[in-house]
Amino acid sequence: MSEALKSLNFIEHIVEEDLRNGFPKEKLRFRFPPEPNGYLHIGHASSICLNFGLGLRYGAPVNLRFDDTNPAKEEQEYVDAIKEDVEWLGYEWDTECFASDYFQQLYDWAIDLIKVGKAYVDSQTSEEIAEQKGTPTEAGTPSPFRNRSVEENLQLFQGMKEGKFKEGEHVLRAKVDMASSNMLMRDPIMYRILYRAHHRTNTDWCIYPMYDWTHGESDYIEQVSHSLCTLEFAMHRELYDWFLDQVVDKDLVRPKQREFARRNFSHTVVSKRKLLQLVDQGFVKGWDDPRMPTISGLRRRGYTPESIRNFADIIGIAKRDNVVDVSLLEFHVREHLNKIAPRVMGVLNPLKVVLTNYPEGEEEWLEAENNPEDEAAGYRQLPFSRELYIEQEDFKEEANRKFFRLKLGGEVRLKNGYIIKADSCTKDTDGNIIEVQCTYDPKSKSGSGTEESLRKVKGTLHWVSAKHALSAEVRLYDRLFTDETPDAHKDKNFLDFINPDSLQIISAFVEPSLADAKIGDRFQFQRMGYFNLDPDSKSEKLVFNRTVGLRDTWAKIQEKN
RNA sequence: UGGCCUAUGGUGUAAUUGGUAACACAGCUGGUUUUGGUCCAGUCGUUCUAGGUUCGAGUCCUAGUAGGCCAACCA
Repeated sequence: MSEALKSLNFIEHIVEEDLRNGFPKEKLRFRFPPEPNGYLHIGHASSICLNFGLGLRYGAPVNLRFDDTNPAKEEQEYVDAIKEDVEWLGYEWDTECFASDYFQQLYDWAIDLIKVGKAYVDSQTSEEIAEQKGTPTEAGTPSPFRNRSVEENLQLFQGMKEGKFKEGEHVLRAKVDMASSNMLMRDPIMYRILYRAHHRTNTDWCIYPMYDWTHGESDYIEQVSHSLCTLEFAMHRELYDWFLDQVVDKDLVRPKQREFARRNFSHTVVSKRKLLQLVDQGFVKGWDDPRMPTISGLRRRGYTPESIRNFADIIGIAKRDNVVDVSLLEFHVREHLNKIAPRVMGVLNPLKVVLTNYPEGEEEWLEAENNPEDEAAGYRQLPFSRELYIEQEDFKEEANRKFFRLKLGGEVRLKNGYIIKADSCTKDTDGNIIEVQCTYDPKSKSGSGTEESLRKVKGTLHWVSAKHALSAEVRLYDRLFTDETPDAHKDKNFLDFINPDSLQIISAFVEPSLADAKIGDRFQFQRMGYFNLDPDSKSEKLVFNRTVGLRDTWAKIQEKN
C-alpha cells in the first residue's frame, strides 16, 4: 500500500496538525527512550516502529536514548541487547544518547531552580513525605522544610552532591503545589542520594535525578519535537510541562509529550518485571527463550524483522485498552516466511514405510522445487529408496473418505516422488503400528510426464529416505500461558497460568540437504510448519525450532468431530 | 467519595474532520492445488446507553454506564 493512501494514526494527525500550524518540518525529531533494565519485547517493537516509522515518514532523525537514571536496576548488558534488537528490527538511530550524559546540565538547572525558589531540600524520611502527600481527594500538607532559605538549600544540595549525607537523609523537591488534584504536582522529588556505581558515570555522582525531572529536559536538550510515551504517563504531562517551563528558551523547540496505549498480547505478558520473573525463576531458559515475547526470543524463534514491522504497522496505535490476538502476529510471520522460506521435508513423528517392490539396495535422486512461491529459488535433489519414513498421523489402517492420507488398500502421492499403495502393516506387542508395507507404481514418478504420473490421487505426503535422513532435535513451542490474559486476574497470579507443555522436544528425521543449514536459516518443513536452525545446533546434531505451524484445516475438521 | 483518559464486528485499527461504517486477522461456506499450505470467491455489525443539535451524527452537546490510570527516594 502506498504511504499516501494509508490512513494516519492519531499521533500522525497531531504531527500533521503541527506542520499545518507552521512547525518547520526540518525540526521534527523523535526518540525511542528505553530504560536499560531489561530486554525489549514485542510491545516495545510497537513503540520502536511508531517512533522510527515517524522518522522515516518525515525524514526526521530519531535518537536512541537510554533512560538511565537508576543505577540500582540498570546494566550495560541491557544497553547492548537493546541496541542489537533495534538494529535487528532494521532501524537506524541518529544519535545514541544517555540521560546520564545530561547529569551535569540537569544539576546546573536544579541549582537555578533553587535560586529562584522553585526547589528545596527536604530532610524528612520517605515515609513522612508520603504521608504529607495527601490523597486524591485531600490536599497534601507542606513539608516543614518547604521554606528553607535559598542559601541553606544551595548548601545542603551541594552537600548531597559531595557525599556528605547518607542515603535517604535529604532529597531535592520541586516547589509546585501541594494542593494540586494531580498528585504528581505535590512537590515531586527531583533528586535522591544513592551510593551506587552507575554503568556509565561510575561513582562520579551520588545523587541521581528522578524520571520526571530528567525525561522532558532530556527531550529538550536533544530538541525532540514529539515525545511519545505510554498512557500511564498521561498524568505526568502536567509536570513535564512545568519542568520545561523552568528552562525553555523560546527560540528552541519545546518538546511535546503525547501518550498512546501500550500493547497487550493474548496468552503472554509484556511487563519487564514479569518477564524477569520468568527468567529468574526458571520458567524459561533465558531472555531469548523462543517462548518469550521478547525481540530476542522472537528472533531465536525464527521470526523475521519484516514480519514484526508489518505486524506493528497493521495493529496501529491508539489510546484505548487492547489485547492483540497472537494469531495476528502469526499471520504475519507465515505471510513473510511463505514467500522466502525454502521448502524441505522433515518427518516429526516417523513411521517406517517399506516399498516391497522397490529393488533392495537401490536408490535414486528426485528433483524437488525449493519454493513454489519463488521460481528463482530453483531445485534440489532428494534421495529416494526402498525404506522411507512418513508421519505417523499420515497412516491409518482404516479411515473414511475425508482422510486424504494413507490407509490400507489406499493410494497416496509421495511429494516429488511416486504414488504408493498401502498393502499391510505390522504392529508391536502393544498394538502400535511400527511399519507399513507398500507397493509403488514405478511409472508414476513426479514430473516424468507419463500417464501414470498425471493421475490425480487425493493426498500428498512428505517423507524422507530412511537411509539418507539426518536425525534432528526439534523443539515445538506452544503458548507460554493457558489463559488469554494471564496477568489480568485480580485474585490470581499470572504464574498460575503457566502452560506446562509450552515446550516439547522431539527427535525427527530431515532430508540430507539440511546438513548445510546455517544457524538462523529458516525453512518450511512441508505440511508441518516453519522452522529455523537454533544456535544450539551442531554439525553432528541439528536443532530446529518450530517458528509457527502451517494453517491447519485438517486439525480444525478433527476438532469438530 | 477527587482528577485524567478511553468506549466502532470475536480481535486490532480506519472513516477525506458533520455526508453510503472501511481494512486486516480470526471464524464459517465454497473453488483451485503433487503442501488439508499458498491463492481465489462469498459470509459475519443496534458504532456502550438515553436524550439533544442538524436535512444529515461513529464524529458535536448533555446526562448516565463500563473500563483503565494516578498517592515508589522506579521508569
